[in-house]
Amino acid sequence: MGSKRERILHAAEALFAEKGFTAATVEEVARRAGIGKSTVYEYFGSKDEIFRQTLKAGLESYLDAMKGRLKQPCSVRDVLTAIATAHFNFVKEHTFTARLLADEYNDTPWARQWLLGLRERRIAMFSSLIRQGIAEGEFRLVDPRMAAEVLLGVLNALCAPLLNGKNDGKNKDAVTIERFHRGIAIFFEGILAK
Amino acid sequence: MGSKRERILHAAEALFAEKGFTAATVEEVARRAGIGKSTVYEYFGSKDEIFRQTLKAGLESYLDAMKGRLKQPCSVRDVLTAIATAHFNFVKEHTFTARLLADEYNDTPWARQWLLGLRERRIAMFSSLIRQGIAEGEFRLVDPRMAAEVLLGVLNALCAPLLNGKNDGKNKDAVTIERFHRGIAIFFEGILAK
Amino acid sequence: MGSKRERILHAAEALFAEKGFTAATVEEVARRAGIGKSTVYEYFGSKDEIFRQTLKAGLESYLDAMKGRLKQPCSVRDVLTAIATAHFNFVKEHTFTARLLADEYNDTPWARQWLLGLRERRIAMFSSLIRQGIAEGEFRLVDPRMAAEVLLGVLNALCAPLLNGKNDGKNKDAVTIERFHRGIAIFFEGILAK
Amino acid sequence: MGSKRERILHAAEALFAEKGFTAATVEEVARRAGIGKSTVYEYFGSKDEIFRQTLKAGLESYLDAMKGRLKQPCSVRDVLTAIATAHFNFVKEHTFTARLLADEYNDTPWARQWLLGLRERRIAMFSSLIRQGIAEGEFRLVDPRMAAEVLLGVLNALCAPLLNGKNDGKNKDAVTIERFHRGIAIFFEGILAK
DNA sequence: AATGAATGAGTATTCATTCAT
DNA sequence: AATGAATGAATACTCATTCAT
Repeated sequence: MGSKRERILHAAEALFAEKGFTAATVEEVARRAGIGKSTVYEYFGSKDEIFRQTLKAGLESYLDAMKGRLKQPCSVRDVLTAIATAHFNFVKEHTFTARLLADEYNDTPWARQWLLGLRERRIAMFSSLIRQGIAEGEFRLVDPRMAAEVLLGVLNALCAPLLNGKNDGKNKDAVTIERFHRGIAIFFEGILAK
Repeated sequence: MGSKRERILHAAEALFAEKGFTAATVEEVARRAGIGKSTVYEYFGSKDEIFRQTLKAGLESYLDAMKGRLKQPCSVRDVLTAIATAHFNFVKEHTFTARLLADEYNDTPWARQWLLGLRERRIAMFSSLIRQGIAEGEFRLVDPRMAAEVLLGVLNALCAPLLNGKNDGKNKDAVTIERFHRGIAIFFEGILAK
Repeated sequence: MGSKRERILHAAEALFAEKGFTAATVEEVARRAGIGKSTVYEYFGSKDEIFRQTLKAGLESYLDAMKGRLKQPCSVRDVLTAIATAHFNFVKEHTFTARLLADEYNDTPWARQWLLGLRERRIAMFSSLIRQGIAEGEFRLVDPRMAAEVLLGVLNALCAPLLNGKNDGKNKDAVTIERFHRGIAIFFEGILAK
Repeated sequence: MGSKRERILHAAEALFAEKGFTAATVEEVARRAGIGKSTVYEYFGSKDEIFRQTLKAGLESYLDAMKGRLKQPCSVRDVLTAIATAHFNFVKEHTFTARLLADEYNDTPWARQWLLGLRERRIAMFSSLIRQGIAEGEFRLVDPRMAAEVLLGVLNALCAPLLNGKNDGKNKDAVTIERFHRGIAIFFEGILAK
């Protein structure tokens, strides 16, 4: 089900997340996609290209998940919470993609650049909102970019248990959305005015 | 300078941090250490063994950096700040090791376990202190483990710019200890009593 | 000509017979088979596997050569002579395989076990026939198994000159089937009744 | 005990017999001799040289064992029996050397030549005696060289069980000198006059 | 004389990629 | 469009041999 191209991307996403770029092999991607090895090359010019497209798809799917959460007629905290929640749900549903997009990807330098770019975009989005919150008197006066970085770190930390080993079910179950919200509440308490 | 064994570990540390375990080659480790390829095998039985020892050395050097910061006669916040500062300094001085120890290492499953273990130890240390802070009325009532995870995320986020590309000097210079302290201040504001 | 798999087995058979298992290299097997080195691994999982299959093929081809010589309506001596002749012809036509199957193969312990097994089967076949010959009064009363071992030794000794160096043509030409028969005649004279 | 040189030869003899020339390593020879790896090179110029000397020592020790058995004032059969007995005892006491000297050594072409030389000397010795036995009317008229080959094969076959695996004690115990004598008796019955 | 340390040349094996069908 | 077959280039690891002490 799904076009061959999609099946390849799916298989690649899972495999790259499990083993990293170098340790993953085109042969296993093909096997998991249920097609012949050389067919992969009908759709992608190289292993690098597969990885690039995998990241791109993951990125798009991530940004899609964020869309529409921004300009809502409510407090900045609510907007940020909505975004954070979207992040949480994305990680829960697309664990593999989430791992691929995790900040630290120790492999293939060019991929790191790509990912750093995404990080910058997220920070920009956050800091813009935080700046607005400060202007509107909702948050106290902090360095918006720095606060944005902190928020990103908090999101990653709270989602981290979701990213490890399929079998570690216990840990995962403990990671509820309520706990997640209590976690980011610490951040908001830290920057709210007064 | 330095024993051969140390030179190998140094070269390996840098290379693993740059390329990840799989993409790094024993030959390049040897080249960087300024020795013949097979000499590496006089000191380490296999590439895996090199990696294991690299992690072990990094871990020890990290834990050493934390030592003596714990039982000081002052507020819990001060203790946590001291630990955080030690973390910051460690990352600044041992950038490569720090990257190796970064929470997400997408390669070699057994290494991931090792690193998750370290993460747990750090969370345990943090949450124990936070629990104490709550008991002493310094912090408000929060889930200590959750708060510990948040703190860890904050530390990682604030140190992240130090971990990327040697050439990106501009970003690094912007990461001062003062900024770092202002960053974790957000966390403390979020959990202080009142 | 011949499937790739067969060409590899052929090349391997010759090379193993010439140099032994350890000294033979996969690269040379491939070169002799006229294919790329890695193509070998499309057909066999490892060097060990190549060797195993080579032995298996040699064994089968040897046992095939023996088939149909057993239950003939004539004297046991004639049956044994027929078998011995088949052995002789096999050695002459499949010199390399014959060397592989020679009793003493100083390399790779597990191969030795395999070959000892073959030796046992041959001895069992011989001693069974000899026992029959004794029962029928054709041979005198000797330990059948011991006599079987002796016969095997005689066969090997008489075929030995065929097994060495391709260039030593002179010696080989001297080894005729008539000489071979005169040789085993000594054995028969030694065990015939009266 | 014994000079270093002797200890090396001893260790090498055992190792070559176990694994064959190529699979044996200089390092293990040194380890078994209880000396440093490079010390081996103080006594032997190369691995090949060690092998050559090992064979030479084995050969000498074998020929020594045969000495004095030749010109005795009795029947040729008795002389041959004495030689055969010496062979049997040698194999029993110097199993490793015996394996090295076994007719088929599938490794290192130049060694094969050496061993073929030994084979020729033994055949020459046997056939000379057999010729004498024929001249004296003790044996019937057979091709002396061929008979010599047959005798050699019989000796090897009867000693073969002694050459395999240290642990296979059962088989070895079954190989008594009496059984051995009954075995060669078959040969003698085959060539005795009348 | 003895050896620990060092290494270059090799060896089995893997894998991204190409090509004929 | 799809793929089985083929392979060159790489890579971890081994080992005979050298050399400084």
